[in-house]
Amino acid sequence: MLSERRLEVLRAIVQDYVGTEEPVGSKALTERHQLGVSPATVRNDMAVLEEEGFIAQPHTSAGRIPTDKGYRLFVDRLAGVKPLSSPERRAIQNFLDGAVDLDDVVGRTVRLLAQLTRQVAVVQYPSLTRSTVRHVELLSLAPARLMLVLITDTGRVEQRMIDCPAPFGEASLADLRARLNSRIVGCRFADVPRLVRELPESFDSEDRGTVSTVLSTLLETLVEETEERLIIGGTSNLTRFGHDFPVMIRPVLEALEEQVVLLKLLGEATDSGMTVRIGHENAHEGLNSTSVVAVGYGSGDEAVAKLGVVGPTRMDYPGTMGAVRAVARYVGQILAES
Amino acid sequence: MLSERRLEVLRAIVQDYVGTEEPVGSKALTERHQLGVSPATVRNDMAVLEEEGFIAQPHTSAGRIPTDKGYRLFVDRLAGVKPLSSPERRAIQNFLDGAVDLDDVVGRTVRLLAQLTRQVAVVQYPSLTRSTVRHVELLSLAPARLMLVLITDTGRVEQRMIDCPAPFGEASLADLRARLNSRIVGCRFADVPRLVRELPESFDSEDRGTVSTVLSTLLETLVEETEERLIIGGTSNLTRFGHDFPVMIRPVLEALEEQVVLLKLLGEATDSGMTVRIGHENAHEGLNSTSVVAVGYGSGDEAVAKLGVVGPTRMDYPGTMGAVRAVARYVGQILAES
DNA sequence: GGCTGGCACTCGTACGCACCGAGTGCCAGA
DNA sequence: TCTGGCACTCGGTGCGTACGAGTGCCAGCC
Repeated sequence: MLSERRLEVLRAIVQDYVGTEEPVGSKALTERHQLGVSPATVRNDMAVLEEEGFIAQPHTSAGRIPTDKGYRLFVDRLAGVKPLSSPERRAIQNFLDGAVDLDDVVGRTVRLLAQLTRQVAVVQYPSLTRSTVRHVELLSLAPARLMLVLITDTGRVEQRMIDCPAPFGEASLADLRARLNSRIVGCRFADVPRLVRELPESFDSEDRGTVSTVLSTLLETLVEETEERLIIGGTSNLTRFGHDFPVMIRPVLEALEEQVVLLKLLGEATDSGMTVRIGHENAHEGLNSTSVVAVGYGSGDEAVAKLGVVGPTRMDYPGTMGAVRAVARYVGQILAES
Repeated sequence: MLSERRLEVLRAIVQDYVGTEEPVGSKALTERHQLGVSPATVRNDMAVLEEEGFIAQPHTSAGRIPTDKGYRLFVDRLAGVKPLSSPERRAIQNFLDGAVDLDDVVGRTVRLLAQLTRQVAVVQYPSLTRSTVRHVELLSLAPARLMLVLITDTGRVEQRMIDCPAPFGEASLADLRARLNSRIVGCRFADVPRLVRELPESFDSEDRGTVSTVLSTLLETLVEETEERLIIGGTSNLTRFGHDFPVMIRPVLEALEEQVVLLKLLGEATDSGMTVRIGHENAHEGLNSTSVVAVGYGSGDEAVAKLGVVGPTRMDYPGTMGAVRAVARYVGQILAES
């Protein structure tokens, strides 16, 4: 087990390295932190920390930099979550309060998060799986062409065109619409398939085909839209990556363009509480030199989606975690109000 | 006026520079192109071209590189638009044909364009101003809460919540819905305000307030949504910028994040035909070292939106223009079909 | 008059080399 | 267990030199 002082040394190394981007040596450490011991002692501690794999030297006769494992220990045991200052809190609230609809909320959130953390922000749209149905509408656009509109409690709207196998009368349409709504409004998406299963049987045989088509489109929409959309922002912050940024930035930009990758990334985050993935802990190779801080947010107590930031492993973890958590909370509040 | 041969020299310089990213000297030029004259002659021509401002030397005793003015001349007089190969055409068609809805079309288009040109692609969503109304729907979500859904001929769907000043009966709702649709379906958005102006007067006084509210929301939607959305892709291609890319990339990423800037950029493109803006011809400072190739696309003969790419001034103009034009055409076809 | 070969000149880049200094590991002593 | 001292390592920097691509200019040729 590492002694208290050695942990303190590790904390100091992480803090200095994050601040300066330069390998940090024993002398500089004792000067900038009140460790109460001499550089030589620190050197011994460093040797131990290096042996344990928490820090490394880029080359002999250079200072040490934290490894992924070092950051992990720092995050888990040495660093808290830094709360935001109250001006920051007020700024967040003001900025988010101006949003007019869901798109706007998500758009503002991603900009806000990028600005606060000065890193790349990723925000997932509220998921349909845990949402409930607020309304279903069926419109007749042409004799054999319908439009299905689905409205969720998070304010999201999905629409689909449906080509019917046979013309569908206004009366049948109104009937189907009414029955659909009475059955599934207020229900969770996950429960919908069960609730509508026997609906076609209560219609005339000539309409049954159309009703089935409508229902399967509805179910498809639910499934398809479970594949989440997300938006990213603040990519220009990638230029802050550091001196070796030209080689790092390419794979990161590529990874960010693959929505699938990002969704998986966010998906891996635990549902409640904040998840921090550091360097090689990220499955995707392009993100091996980045850390991802993600957290769920939602209108109630349950998370309906996730948001987070992607930045260099050398990031200010307490500050970033504080900003991510605060933004998630406020977004949750906004969603609950609307 | 520049002689034929001098133009030929300029063309050769542009082509070589685009290929190698290195300043090109007189000897290399004569070796790689059949100019039929000696390096010394080429040097004289180069001196003239430099005096006229078409090329420049990064420093004495280095080769020449084209200036913005040089590229301009190249694009205007020396280069055609390179048609795509037929495998490429087929690939485009196959890729776009798989799209299921408007979002998908736009998403595929931006990916396709980024891949073909290996540059940053920008695609604007079809504009509402020139679209026509396919259907308007009004749903009653609660006694005094309506939802307005607007469907355009380009497949775009907009929805808005409306809080009514007074409860609105089902009958009135159906009446309003029917009248609205009979008046404006098939009309251009620009004509809608005129067509609905006197609608409230034909309703009972108790409903008149709600009808007015609905109409003003409708008109607002038309105006608001004229502010266009767009999506970008292929940002990782920015890493292809060249050796000085770390300094260039930052302002470009920032400019790309400002949708306003991009929209203005596309807006400046002429409505028909392709627009090429080279280097400092771009008003936005961050894009002074980039060129923008943009073109309108649409379902009919008229452009409903624009698309294009952003890349280094040192780009393959004929190839890029060819790809942009081809993609715009195919997207137009897809939109016309749906 | 325009093109060409020759020639001196420029200047950025690569290379070798010495020096500096931050940082280390180790050890003897408190 | 901590500390001060000491020799050592090695990357970064600055300087001088050599190299070579590329130029501009000029005299001569077609």
